[in-house]
Amino acid sequence: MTSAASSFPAGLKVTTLNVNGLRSALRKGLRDWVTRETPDVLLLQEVRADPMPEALGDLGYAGAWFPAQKAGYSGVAVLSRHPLDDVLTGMPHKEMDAEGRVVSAVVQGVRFVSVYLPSGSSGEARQGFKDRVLDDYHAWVQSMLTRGTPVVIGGDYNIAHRQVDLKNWRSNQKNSGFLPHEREWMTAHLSAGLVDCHRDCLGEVAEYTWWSNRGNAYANNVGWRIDYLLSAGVRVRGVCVDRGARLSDHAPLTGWVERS
Amino acid sequence: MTSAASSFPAGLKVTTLNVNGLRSALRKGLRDWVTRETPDVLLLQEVRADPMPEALGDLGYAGAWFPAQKAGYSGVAVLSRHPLDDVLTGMPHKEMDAEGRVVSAVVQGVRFVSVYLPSGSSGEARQGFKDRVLDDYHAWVQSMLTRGTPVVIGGDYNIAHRQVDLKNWRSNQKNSGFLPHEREWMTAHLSAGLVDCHRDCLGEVAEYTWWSNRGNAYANNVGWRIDYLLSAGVRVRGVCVDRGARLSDHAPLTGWVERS
DNA sequence: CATTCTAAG
DNA sequence: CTTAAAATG
Repeated sequence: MTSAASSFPAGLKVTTLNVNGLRSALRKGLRDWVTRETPDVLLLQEVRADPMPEALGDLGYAGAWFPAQKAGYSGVAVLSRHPLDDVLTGMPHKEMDAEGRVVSAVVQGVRFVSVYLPSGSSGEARQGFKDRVLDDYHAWVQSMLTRGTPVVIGGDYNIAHRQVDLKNWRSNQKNSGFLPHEREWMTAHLSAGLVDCHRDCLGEVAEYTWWSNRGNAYANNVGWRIDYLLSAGVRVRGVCVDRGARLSDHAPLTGWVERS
Repeated sequence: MTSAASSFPAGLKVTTLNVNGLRSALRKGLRDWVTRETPDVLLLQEVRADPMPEALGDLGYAGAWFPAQKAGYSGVAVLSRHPLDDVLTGMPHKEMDAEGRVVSAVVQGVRFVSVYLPSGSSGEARQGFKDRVLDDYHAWVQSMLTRGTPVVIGGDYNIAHRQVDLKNWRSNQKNSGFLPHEREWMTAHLSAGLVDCHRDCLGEVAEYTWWSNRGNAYANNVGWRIDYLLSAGVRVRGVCVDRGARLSDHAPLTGWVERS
């Protein structure tokens, strides 16, 4: 008896990962990881390189790449082992798109979005940019959801939603990434009809997706859950954070998208 | 029978080395090399760091450092296991000194000069600067020689003097570092009373002190002799190029300064 | 603290 | 090709 289309884990395996430099992640073993895990769809953020179709091309991945205008900065991609349709580069939004922060494509009837929301940690100007972007991004996602195509968003939101989502919530209440208005925005964002798949699968567990490079954050598991798989119109099951991968300062976040 | 003060190799052991970043050379084993070779005087070029008295301080070296104004660029030093007197930072010459290219000090009655003459290989502007500097530097050395103190100059001149001093002299006749007027300048420079100690000791041998990082220059020994020990008023013997050291793209050049 | 880019060689 | 710094996270 083979596993039926409706039974877990059948469906599309999707991974989101902030690579913090695709070349760096390749040096650290991304190809081996992909060979072993073989996600159907790979949503990458902080590619920090021009399109590199050769990076995983021989492993069967084609992709939609959206680099920033500025070399070596930001950049996102959707890679897939199945055909990509209806590629959308950008939101569109002038500033977001200059920084290569959103790209999406339809794979087997599901729109996969790779998004890298700005960090506000380098100062007031970037926090202001982040805040402005959040509203426009939310509106754009909302409008996308009204179209009826199932959506899976994978990306680095640079926001931890709840206290359980970062080790030191108390001392970070005034730091970018856990500001009250950012957390409220996240709540509102999900209210538009998006499921936080990690929370949905695992509940209120202290599991992180990013650890600072400074100090011994990783060793001490002083992390933040700022990377998300979000879904609308389709269920994502078996969500799992590969904490041991060490392909960048973020962990890959994987789930199985139920075939519709 | 012990070796008398007048017999080789008695005297001060001096090494000149373009470190191409002192921190880099330390990573590549400079401390071990110095511990093994224990030169009395160490003339460094392209230090590319602010003074680092701690680098070799515990091995007994005190130093005179002359960094460039621009961080991470150029910079020279005279380090010594014996007391340094009469330290001279700069030539003086406004542009040369802004780039930290000459420093000297007297050790046991001999003035040791560490010099890093400009490279002209990055373009017309820098070749022009190099050409202007050569004349002023030569005049400065000449005036120093008239004072009577024995002088040993160690440094990267960025000039190969004769055909034997680089692997591909024919194809480099129009390249900076082997231009006819640079070679003529070198001849005139030596005519002021300086001995090219390597030539003096070893004759017309094809031995190089620098290999480009590009291609397989080192493996194929496609090199240039552009680092010199020059002496006036004192004999330097036992000159030797440590081709195997691999502390930078230059080899250390060592000799013994006869005690006067 | 780690990445990529730049300037310089 | 390599270094160090700068910008960015």
